[in-house]
Amino acid sequence: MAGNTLETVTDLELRHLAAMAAVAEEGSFGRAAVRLGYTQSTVSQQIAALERSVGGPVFDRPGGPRPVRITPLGAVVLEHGRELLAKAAALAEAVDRFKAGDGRIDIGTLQSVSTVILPLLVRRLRDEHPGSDIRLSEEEPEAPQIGDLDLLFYDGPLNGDVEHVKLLDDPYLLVAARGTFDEHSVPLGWLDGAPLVAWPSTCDQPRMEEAFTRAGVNPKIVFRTSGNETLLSMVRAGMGSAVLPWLAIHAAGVESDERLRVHELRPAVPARAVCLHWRAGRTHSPLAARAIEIAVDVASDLVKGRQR
Amino acid sequence: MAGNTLETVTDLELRHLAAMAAVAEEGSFGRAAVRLGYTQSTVSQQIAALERSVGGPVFDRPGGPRPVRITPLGAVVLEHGRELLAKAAALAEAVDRFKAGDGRIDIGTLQSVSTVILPLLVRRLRDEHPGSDIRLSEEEPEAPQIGDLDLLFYDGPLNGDVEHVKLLDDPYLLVAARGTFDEHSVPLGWLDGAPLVAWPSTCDQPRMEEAFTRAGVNPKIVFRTSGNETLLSMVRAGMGSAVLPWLAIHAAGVESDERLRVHELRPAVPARAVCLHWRAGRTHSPLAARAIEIAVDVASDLVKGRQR
DNA sequence: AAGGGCCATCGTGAAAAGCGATGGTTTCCG
DNA sequence: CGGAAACCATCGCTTTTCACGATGGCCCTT
Repeated sequence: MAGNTLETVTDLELRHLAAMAAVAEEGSFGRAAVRLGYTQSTVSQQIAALERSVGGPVFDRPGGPRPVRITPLGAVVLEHGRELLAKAAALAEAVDRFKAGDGRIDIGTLQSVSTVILPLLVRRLRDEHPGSDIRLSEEEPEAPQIGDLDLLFYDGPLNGDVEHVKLLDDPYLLVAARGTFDEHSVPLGWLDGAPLVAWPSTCDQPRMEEAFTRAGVNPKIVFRTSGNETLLSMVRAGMGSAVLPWLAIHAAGVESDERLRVHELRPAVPARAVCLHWRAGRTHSPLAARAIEIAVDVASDLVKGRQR
Repeated sequence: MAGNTLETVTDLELRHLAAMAAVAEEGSFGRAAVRLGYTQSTVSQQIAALERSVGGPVFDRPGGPRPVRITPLGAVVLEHGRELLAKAAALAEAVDRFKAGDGRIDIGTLQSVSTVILPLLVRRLRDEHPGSDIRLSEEEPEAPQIGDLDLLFYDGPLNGDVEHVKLLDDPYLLVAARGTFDEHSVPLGWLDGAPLVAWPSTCDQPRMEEAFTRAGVNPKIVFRTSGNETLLSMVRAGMGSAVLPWLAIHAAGVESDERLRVHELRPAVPARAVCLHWRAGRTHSPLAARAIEIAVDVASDLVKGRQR
């Protein structure tokens, strides 16, 4: 048997295999060349190169107008070559699908951070990319990690190499049982020593409470829970008031609750910043990039709705 | 998303995918280069070319000593790329196995042509290449066709584009019931009008009988069958003699049969030529090439054994 | 603030791809 | 039995690509 054996896998060229497949199907170098957009001599050289790679002829050339015939070696090469080309086509298609925006995205969130934005985001993302695989995971509030998440909703600073975009400033408002305060705007000092129900000390909560302390106002936290409904039930029951971000209040429909009333605080407690984080330097998938755009858009709409 | 999309499957290069896999595993362009036997700058350009092909970055380069990380697009490409490389490796292995001699071979024969050579050939071929797929098929005697056979045993000329090698001259001998003729050497003329049992008029049989006619000798064919055992039973039963090629006589063990005797004919009937045929211009698989060698060798041994 | 690890880029020489033209071979058809 | 036609191999030639070594910028560490 003439020729050297295949040394490395990478000596093969997909171009040559494609040429071979075309020749095998057309039965002629010339027609294969036309199909491939090459010259006959080019195809001839491509096959010659392939034969050099595999170390033997892959076609018998009978000469004259008779079609070329594949050799036994050629049959072996062609059989595998077709699979190879199919795999390559699959790769190309996967890349195209990816770039069209389909694919997988992992979004992390924390309870209480994005009960409003995230559903809206998911709704729009699913509408735009029905074939996509959108995965949500709830992080531990004590130690939120980017991990392998593409995106993470969080309202505070994160350690690690993280970049973020601020979606909105979410101002803290006072929720009290109707009748507790007459004025719409309540001086901060009135809460000194007042009973409050509150979220656990995670996320932005410590920072917010610290703002009270710095103002010399020390409410009495009589109950902590991360369950918003429970919290508001406590407020309704007169156990105390609650200082909550607008998003949470809005999501719970407090404005339309006859037994509750929303007050502004004077001066206002610095709003929490609801942000969307991702690992620094990470190239986003089109889906992730689009998700960020949508999130910003949704947040912007929410702010507008709040101001009305 | 930056960059054009993949235009053709063949724009991909296995070399680039291999480089990508190495980089992904090593976490560094430089170490991947060492592994692949390239320069760092070469790997850098290979990845750049790959990124041009797929239309976007496949690695994030954080800079400094931190390892490069694959992008979502890169993950898509790598996943398929590994499969592609595996297929390519499978192709290379298949080619190697082929060239080592394994593979498939289709051998055709006709009853009565190669009852001795073929079993010996198959035995030796199987011993040399246990992994091979040796297929035998019996052809119709009336119209033996090469078809897609790699090799065909036949003792006459074939129409079509066929090449062949002569394995041996198989001389015709007379088999008679012991006592029919006293001499070892029997004059041809004695068979004029004598009862003969014979093979059907296929393969070389017509040519052989024509030789009788040309010599002015016209035996009386009293029975025709292609079954050698039946034929010899008829001879033993005294129904007539038989003119058979040596190979058939030898295969049936006539020499050691007390009730039969083998005679030479004087002058000898021109021997039949047992040949091995294949489609003209066909490039043989290593297995087929070896099969031809073995067949020639086996035939040569048989001739030597016959002369002893 | 300096140093080291890491990748991108540039310029260069060698190799290869692709093209057009030419030549040899085989078959078909008067 | 020639001549035309179909077909593939080969030869220069140009353009592109490949791989290299050297250089420079970036980022982290010390």
